Amino acid sequence: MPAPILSKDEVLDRLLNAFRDKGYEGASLAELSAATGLVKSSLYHYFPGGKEDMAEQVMAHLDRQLATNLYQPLRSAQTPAKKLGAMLDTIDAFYEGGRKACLLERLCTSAERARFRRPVRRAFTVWMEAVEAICLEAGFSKAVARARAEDFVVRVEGALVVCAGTDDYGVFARTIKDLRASVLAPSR
Amino acid sequence: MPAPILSKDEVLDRLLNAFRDKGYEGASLAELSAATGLVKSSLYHYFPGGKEDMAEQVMAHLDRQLATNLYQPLRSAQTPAKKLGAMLDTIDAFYEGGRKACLLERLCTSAERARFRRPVRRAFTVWMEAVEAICLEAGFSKAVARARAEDFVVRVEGALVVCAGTDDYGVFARTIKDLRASVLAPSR
DNA sequence: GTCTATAATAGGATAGAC
DNA sequence: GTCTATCCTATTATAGAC
Repeated sequence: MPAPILSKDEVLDRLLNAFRDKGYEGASLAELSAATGLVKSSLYHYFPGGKEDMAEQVMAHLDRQLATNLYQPLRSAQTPAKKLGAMLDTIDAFYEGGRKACLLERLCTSAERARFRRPVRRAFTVWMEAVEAICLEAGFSKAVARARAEDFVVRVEGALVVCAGTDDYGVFARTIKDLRASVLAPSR
Repeated sequence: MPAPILSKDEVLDRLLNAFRDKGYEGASLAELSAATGLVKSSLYHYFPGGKEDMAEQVMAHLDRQLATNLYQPLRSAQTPAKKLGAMLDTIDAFYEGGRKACLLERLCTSAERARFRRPVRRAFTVWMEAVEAICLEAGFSKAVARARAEDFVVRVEGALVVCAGTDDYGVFARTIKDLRASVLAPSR
């Protein structure tokens, strides 16, 4: 019984990266194997349900990461503005300034999207609720907070698509910069 | 020599639809065959270069459609506000209120994105330039017009992703409604 | 827990009849 | 221009040794 080369979390990190780079259908088992350094049958040891199982577990892994790195810091006693700034910093780093894709987008735009509908919808909802909470804390009405949170996520996802489509990563930088200034700005 | 069942344009329309629904990798030749009613080898008559050829020709087909249905009307002597409204109407109809995906997004987020980089980038650029032109006509500076055009496309693409991820097509409706009101609104 | 080997299938593509 | 038939390879998945 050889000892594991990588921890399960490390394997999940690498799979997450591969799915973000290639997309769900685009990432073949051969590529997932190369990404992890494990041959196919070793992957089936961790993921008996095959590729679908991998994507589901990667999605759950991402949820845990976001809970720790993105959402947990928001429970602090910081000002809404600081929390928003921290979230945008984390997002900018996570997407590497628009160079890395979003797993949620990869899964919900795949031909197999039906299989991932629930976890993806839940992740989007949690994200929007976190932004909404910041807006509420800043004193906006429920309706305004909800609208700004939705627009926040829409713009981040859109910027990632337009970056990929134009090879202009300035789009992401400008979007993040604008969000930094506008999300908590007074209503007009 | 049997007569063609469908015109080339009809074939391209159906392939466009299939690629929008399934994505580039997700649309197998079997599905493209079913979508057009042509068996694989008949598709190869129209598209000797196979699936890649299909996507390229579909992209060119879309360019022509957009030139006629989206961009041509903007050359009229209408007010900027009317032109913007017309563009948003066309976009809302084309994406069916967020229910149908964007071919540009499908191609630029595919694992084969490198193959489609130029036409996709060009299509995004043309789109942004059209919005920019409306903003310039409305009296905004070059910098503001450029920024608003970029944000316009970012938000449309983002809304499509978030709709797909949340099954909430209200996201698209709200985004279009907000763009209708905000794109030509005075700077704050 | 990792590997080699192999099976089974689906995907993309081609040849040639009509 | 459309079809049937076929080919080749990649992809997913499994069996079983160590």
